[in-house]
Amino acid sequence: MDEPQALTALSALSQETRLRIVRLLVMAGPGGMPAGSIGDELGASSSRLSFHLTHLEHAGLIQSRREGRSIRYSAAYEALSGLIAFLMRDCCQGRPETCPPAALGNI
Amino acid sequence: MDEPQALTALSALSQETRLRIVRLLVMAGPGGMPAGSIGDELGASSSRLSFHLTHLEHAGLIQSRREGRSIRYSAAYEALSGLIAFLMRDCCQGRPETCPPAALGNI
DNA sequence: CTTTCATTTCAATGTCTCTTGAGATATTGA
DNA sequence: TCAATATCTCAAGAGACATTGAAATGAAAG
Repeated sequence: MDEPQALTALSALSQETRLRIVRLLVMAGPGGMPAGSIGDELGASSSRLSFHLTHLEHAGLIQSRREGRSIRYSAAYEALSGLIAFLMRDCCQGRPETCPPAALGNI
Repeated sequence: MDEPQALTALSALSQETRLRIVRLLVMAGPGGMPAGSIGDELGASSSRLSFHLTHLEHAGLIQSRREGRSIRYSAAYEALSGLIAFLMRDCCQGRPETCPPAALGNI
């Protein structure tokens, strides 16, 4: 993950509906959920939901596959962990003894 | 960290200058950096830098303390790890056997 | 106390983003 | 094929955000 990718991912996540979609899919696990179920859960109109799902997929945070009539979306776990790694990269210039996040141990 | 806090933090991070500031401070370690040095490093004007530093501080991602003539900023590591924990909370409904991020092990 | 340095405030401008509603597209089953 | 279901596309309007440059504030040093 490089800076432009991280910015795209963070922009995508910094919106209420999209953050809820991603968290829903993270909780759902690798199997994901059909678009319709996501919309029901979030109370979003079909066009609004489609707009945000497309946005998230372009950002690489989710992926989709057609399944019969509906389309099933799932979290892109590697992109999420890549984003997290990017945020903490080179933390404290590699000196773990003065590195608070390592000491906190709750990442 | 709750959803409104996470949204505030993600919005703050989803901007090039602010993401660079945070990464610079994460790399700098707990000691942080004076505002002027951050501006020099990023090539940002004083008003632009001040705008983004204020934004980040309001979002809880950085903190400041006066030091002589200048103001020293440092990363709020707890807020960052809290944000990361929020993103991955309840991952895969707590079933680690089907949990890709746990398997990837690179968070 | 005055000068100097560091940072902040302010208003104006241009740009980007979200939502809405109507219509289009694709897939399945009768 | 026809109808039903599920999702996507599009354009327009309202709102939010980043940048700029000039001026103002605040703290510290001489």
